[in-house]
Amino acid sequence: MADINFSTRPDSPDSRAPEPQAAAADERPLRWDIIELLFFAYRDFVGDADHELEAFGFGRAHHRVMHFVTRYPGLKVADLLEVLRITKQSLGRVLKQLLDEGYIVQKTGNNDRRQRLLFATAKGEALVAKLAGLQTRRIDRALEQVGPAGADKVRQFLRAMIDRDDPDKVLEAIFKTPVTTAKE
Amino acid sequence: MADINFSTRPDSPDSRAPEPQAAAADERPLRWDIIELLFFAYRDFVGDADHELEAFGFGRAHHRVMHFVTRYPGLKVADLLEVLRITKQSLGRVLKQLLDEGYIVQKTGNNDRRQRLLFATAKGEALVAKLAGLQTRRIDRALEQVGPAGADKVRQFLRAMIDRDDPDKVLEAIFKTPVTTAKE
DNA sequence: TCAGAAACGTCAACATGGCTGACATAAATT
DNA sequence: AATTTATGTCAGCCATGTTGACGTTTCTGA
Repeated sequence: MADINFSTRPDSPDSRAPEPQAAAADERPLRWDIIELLFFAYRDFVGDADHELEAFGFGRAHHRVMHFVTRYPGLKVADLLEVLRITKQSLGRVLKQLLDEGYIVQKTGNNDRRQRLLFATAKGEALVAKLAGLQTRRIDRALEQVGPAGADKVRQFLRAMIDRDDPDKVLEAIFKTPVTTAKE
Repeated sequence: MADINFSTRPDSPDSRAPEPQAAAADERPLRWDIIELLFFAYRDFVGDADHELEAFGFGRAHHRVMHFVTRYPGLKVADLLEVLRITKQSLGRVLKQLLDEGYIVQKTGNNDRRQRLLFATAKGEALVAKLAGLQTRRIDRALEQVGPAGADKVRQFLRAMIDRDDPDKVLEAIFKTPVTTAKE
């Protein structure tokens, strides 16, 4: 307890900037509020799943793989690498576990027999649905605060935050659907 | 190239769920769209900073510490631990580097001499401002898509996504300020 | 006043999940 | 037949999280 010396900058530790650091040219106000809100919102958002994943002995890496394989059945290994932006070796590690434990199955490509198409098993789908349920509860609560029109604004904002140059297949699919689901 | 066997579930790999998995009781629609938008938006959002940090030999952990120390001068070590939700040992590692390289300075607490209050140096503030500038550019672009009213909806949404039980000091400060900055 | 608690630092060891480089195999392509 | 592509895998490194233990300084309460 005692004192809350918080944000009460004491007798300046003398090594701090006396002047605004040369370039006063780029005087755009910084979006401190949104930056911090994104940090905390995302932290708690993924925290929902993290907690549950421990019970399965999985981590975030497993969740990401399971999520996209479940949502986009038939995803190739190469597709997954693009979406997750990790290396083959990193993916291999978690993918192997998910295959071994029966959360995902592979199927040789029909047209190109080199490909391994990935599919979630019932067990895998159940896990993803459970985790998505937790996150949905949080999202629903938050969307209630802004109403149906606000929800579309949120979707528009999030879409605009994403890089559009050279999108992977999953992103293409996401941007193909219109933003207004508008049936709330 | 060749075929895009994407999302065209082939002759079902037979281990997939035939039925919707018992409990049809919790039939809330899942927010797949928001879940995925958050994933991609946050990935690209932090990606802005990640790239720049490499040039300094720092990682995300350093960025997080620098950010909160800069934004909330005089933060105690214990405060930082609460905000970042990491252990003393993890924090110690990156904090030591930032102190050694002159991005942060410590000052013994006035009231309680056990405390080490943290302050960013000019060098540290410059780094944080540079990174925030990159992220601000992305945020500005995205907020333009939704207008001033939409921006407030976005802020409301993000705030509502954050856990409010037992908030740390930084969160208290954030939630103390009203949502409507409304001067865009 | 003095015992205990609090704030902080640190050592050692370990886990997860990124990374690079190298190499192998099967299948497609040219 | 030679090459390229899609995938898998081995070995090792790095960043950043973890637990457990222990030491010092300083504050606090009986």
